[in-house]
Amino acid sequence: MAISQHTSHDRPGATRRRGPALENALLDAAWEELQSVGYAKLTMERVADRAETSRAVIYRRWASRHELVIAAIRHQQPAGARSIPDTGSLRDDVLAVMRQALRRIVTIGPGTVVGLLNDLLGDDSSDTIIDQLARGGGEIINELITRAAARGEAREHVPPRVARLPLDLLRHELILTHQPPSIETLEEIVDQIFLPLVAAVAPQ
Amino acid sequence: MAISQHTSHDRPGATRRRGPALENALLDAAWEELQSVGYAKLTMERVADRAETSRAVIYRRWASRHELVIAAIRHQQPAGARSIPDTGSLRDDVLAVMRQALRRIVTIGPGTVVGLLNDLLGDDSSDTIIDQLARGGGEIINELITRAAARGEAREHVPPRVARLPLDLLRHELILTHQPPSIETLEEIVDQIFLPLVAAVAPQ
DNA sequence: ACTATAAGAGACAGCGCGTATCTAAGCACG
DNA sequence: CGTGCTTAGATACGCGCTGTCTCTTATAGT
Repeated sequence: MAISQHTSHDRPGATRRRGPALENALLDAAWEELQSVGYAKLTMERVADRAETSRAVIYRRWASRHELVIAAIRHQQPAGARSIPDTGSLRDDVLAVMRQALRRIVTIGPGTVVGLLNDLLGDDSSDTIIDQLARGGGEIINELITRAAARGEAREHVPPRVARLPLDLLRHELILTHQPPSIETLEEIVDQIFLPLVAAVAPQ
Repeated sequence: MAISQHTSHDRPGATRRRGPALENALLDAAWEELQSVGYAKLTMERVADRAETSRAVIYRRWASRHELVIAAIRHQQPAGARSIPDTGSLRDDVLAVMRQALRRIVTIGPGTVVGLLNDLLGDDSSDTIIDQLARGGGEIINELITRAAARGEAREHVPPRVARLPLDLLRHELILTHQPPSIETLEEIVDQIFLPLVAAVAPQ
């Protein structure tokens, strides 16, 4: 009498999804899991359930948890859209970049970022997203500095380590607290640390 | 005919260890596991095997993996011995503190430090060791700065964020690379970033 | 309409956790 | 010296998660 084999996952008026449609559903489900329970507690099972399918379907596409998660992040936040601010003031430019990075991290979720960094830097492959989260943005700051230098607002030559400083410190704050730093913290970093280091040397 | 129940763990001339002796053996075993496979791959099973006992014995003493690991670290590196260097030069003092912190981290193992930070900052309790690894040392740097200020080598008032900078950056380097930074890196941090920020202001 | 593809259910083995139960060894105390 | 309390050590259990595999059957392409 052949009772239908699939019961639990049956969506009400279910037609079976395929290809891109299914893939999107999975990536969305993964993203929602990230938002609701975070990277550490995200499991394939939960993602599959949320997408109303089964784990096998996920494994056909991504080999592991972090690959899925990275794909989900990429899916939700397409790569581009890295605007370089130009306010005419180095301080405001740098703050804008930091706020942008911060916003990005907050939407992904600090715990997720830290978890991914911890998982991926540990053993294996370098991934674009990880590189971006871990090191990205230095070039943008460099661009801001050269423009500021042209205005006489900053020194000509700034060591790369100094250029990386704002985002490095932002990241450090984030990793240690698992909380997004406040705007005031960003301003402290810029005013107490970054600007003094790149300021044009006063004529002695 | 009652064959002896315990076989696999039987050490050759085995008397059964108890209390402190057993505890030490467990902590040593945990420490050795940390050294050989690292925090991420350390399991209770492996530790128990290495100590030639069973997991139950571990759980009677520590509730979880990270408690065991923290106890093992504490056991291997007793708390004290935080010497404050005094070389007469702020640069050398700060470098000495950084080298000391670095050495500590290297013996524990960068991966272990990062893993613990990730596990513990995630959810719950603050632990002394974690606090030390995560934030410790700021006061020492402050002490160095006041002495340097007395020599006219540094400004009087340095924001806490600046004082924290050397160890924050050391930590950041470590977390992102899972490798101990080179001495050159430490020097860059001090020469390009820290010293310029605390240097006595040139008379304008 | 036929066929290749892949969705979805589910079972499986593996590993690690944390708990519980049992036997017997070592200690302390009489 | 014997007795009894504590606890080491073996082992089994249930749980949750991973990643693989099998089998049926819906769907898309021709």
